[in-house]
Amino acid sequence: MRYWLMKSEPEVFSITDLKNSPHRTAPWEGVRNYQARNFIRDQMRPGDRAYFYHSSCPTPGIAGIMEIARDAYPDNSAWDPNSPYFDPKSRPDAPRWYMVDVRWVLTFERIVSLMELRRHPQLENMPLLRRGNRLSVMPVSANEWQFIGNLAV
DNA sequence: GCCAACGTTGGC
DNA sequence: GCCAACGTTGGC
Repeated sequence: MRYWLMKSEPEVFSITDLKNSPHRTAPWEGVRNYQARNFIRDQMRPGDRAYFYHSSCPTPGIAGIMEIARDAYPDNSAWDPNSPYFDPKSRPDAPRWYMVDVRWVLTFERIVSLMELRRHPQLENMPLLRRGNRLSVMPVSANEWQFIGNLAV
């Protein structure tokens, strides 16, 4: 089983939105970056766990845990001209972008903030904390996963 | 294949 | 709202 971190702007889609979704499950649509897509398409498997990260908000940080609920499949929002994620270069017969379904597992009692994550040298190799990082889907090592989980308690 | 211009991300 | 950093685009 692999571990991940996935970013979303809570004003667009928050961990509460996920918890309130049918079956507490929703498609993670809108990833439009090749490196992130490759992680999703090539490495994510049902049963993997992911930290749900809230970005572009008053307290950026990790809000809780979700589970990958389905193998990657084409992100059909790319084919919808009315979607903010529309991409005419992706076509049903040649999909460019992929997504997984994610299932809510738990919401932390408090946000484990970006500022707090930065204080721990054990986490300094996380892509999230590197200068100028923009990756919205990234792997988390087992050690990092466990360390962050302990912070959240 | 280079690289300048442009658009986006995302913390602050 | 600002802006640093980075990815993408497209002319050449």
